[in-house]
Amino acid sequence: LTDPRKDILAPTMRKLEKRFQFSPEDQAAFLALPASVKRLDTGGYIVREADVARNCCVLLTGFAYRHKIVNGDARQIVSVQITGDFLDLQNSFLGVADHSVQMLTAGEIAVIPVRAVKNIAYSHPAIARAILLDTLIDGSIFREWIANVGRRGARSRIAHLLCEFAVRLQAAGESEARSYTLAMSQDQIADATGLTPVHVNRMIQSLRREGLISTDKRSLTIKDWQGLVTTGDFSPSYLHPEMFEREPQ
Amino acid sequence: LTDPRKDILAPTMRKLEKRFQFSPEDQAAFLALPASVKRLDTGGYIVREADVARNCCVLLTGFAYRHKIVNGDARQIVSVQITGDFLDLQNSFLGVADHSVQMLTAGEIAVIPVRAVKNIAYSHPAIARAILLDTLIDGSIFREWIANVGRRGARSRIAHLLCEFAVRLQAAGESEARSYTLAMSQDQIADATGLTPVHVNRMIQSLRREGLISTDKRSLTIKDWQGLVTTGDFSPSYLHPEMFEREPQ
DNA sequence: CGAACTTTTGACAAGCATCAACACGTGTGG
DNA sequence: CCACACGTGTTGATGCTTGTCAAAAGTTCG
Repeated sequence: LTDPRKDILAPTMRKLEKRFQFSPEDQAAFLALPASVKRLDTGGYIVREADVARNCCVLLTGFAYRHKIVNGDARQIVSVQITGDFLDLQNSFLGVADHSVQMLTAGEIAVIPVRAVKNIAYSHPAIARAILLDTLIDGSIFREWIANVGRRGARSRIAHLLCEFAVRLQAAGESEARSYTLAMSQDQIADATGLTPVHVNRMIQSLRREGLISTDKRSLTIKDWQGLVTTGDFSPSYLHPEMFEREPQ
Repeated sequence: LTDPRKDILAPTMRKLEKRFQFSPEDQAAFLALPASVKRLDTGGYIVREADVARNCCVLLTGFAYRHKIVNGDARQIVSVQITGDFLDLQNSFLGVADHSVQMLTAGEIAVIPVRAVKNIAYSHPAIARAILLDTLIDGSIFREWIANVGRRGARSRIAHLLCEFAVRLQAAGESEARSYTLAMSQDQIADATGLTPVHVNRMIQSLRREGLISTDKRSLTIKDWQGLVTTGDFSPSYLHPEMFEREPQ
């Protein structure tokens, strides 16, 4: 399953470069990280809660999600990762995983030994800073999710989630403006929003009935962006889109 | 209100040293950061959402909380900070604040220009790594809060919050084992747990009735730790207590 | 073409919100 | 020193939002 290739990390480098200018030396060091590619099926585990971290993974293709088990039976999805995202920086640096990471779709990941990531961060300040920024934006999204689950009604929560995906996928160049393939089942949307699958189903029907979205199998089309933004109380600033423009220094 | 002093940051340095060994040079650079002390009353703002960051603040005494406004009227508290915590690393590095930071009690903060923090992180890898670790632990707590608000019932949410405070305050040496001063009003607990104040009141009464806790004004005593842990489904691993022991490298 | 998953439907129950009022303590100004 | 306002905690009655349980219909894939 493990297949070492060349320039595996080139797409990730390009993504980081949207935020930062790297010196040729930084770039070379990053691309020289010892990475191997691993292909995973839907539902494949990348990290299990309580694992001791040996590797640090980057998502190359497909989608993944991070989740925690609550009370032994309930599940809470705490984030969804898209192509190019780091999957487990926290686990790598903190040593022991406080949550699981699992594939939402089939896809490929790059696997890098933790030690190599720590070393490059220690010796290349620009890369350390890129990692920090990535982690901070992650944190910003977490905060918005706390607010989403804590203070919005069911319809609004779902609308918010759909808006977030639309913006993130488009920023990553993974989708058209108002239409994308929703990789999640209603069950998974329920676990991301803190609702039950039955209620999610009813709320999605209601969003459809009011002409905000339409669905066809797993593809979702936003028919009334402004309406969805309003019902979802969505404002993209927490995604820090300004960070996708390169900053001097 | 602004009063420059010497060795303002010494307590913060000591806190960071619990996680890391710093070289004398790192320590000197950190302590030499240009910081001034500012005293704030209860409710005083440290950062307002959408502010452009000029300073980076560390909490020296007292408690603070971070929150977002949802839908124009509701408020969601996304974290509570205790003595020694960085208050707005995210704002400093991301440039524009995605949430507000406000004092829970009266207290003092150290104010450091953003540029100085960025510079020291860039030139001192050990400090950059300490900042990254702090940010990652923050993120871990956010994830647990998403799970708390998303998948636990009202009693359980509140019990979980009370357990978290107990552990964090004790780790910071701010409280006795099973008793501490709860700086939050029931209104604020409601905003942290995504409930209404009325319901929080009833649930706290129920925790008291079952002999799990007792309260006297703002002081809280945990009378049955194991019971509170069980109803709160609490497990401290997400606080990464292992990080409070110094790690080599 | 059947097994396993996902979406949908309905009836019903429960948890939490809402509204409104009252009690209590603390600080402030007359 | 009392009167009063203000923040906080408490109580009760009522109803909406969301959960629960159970089953059917549609979809995907070997």
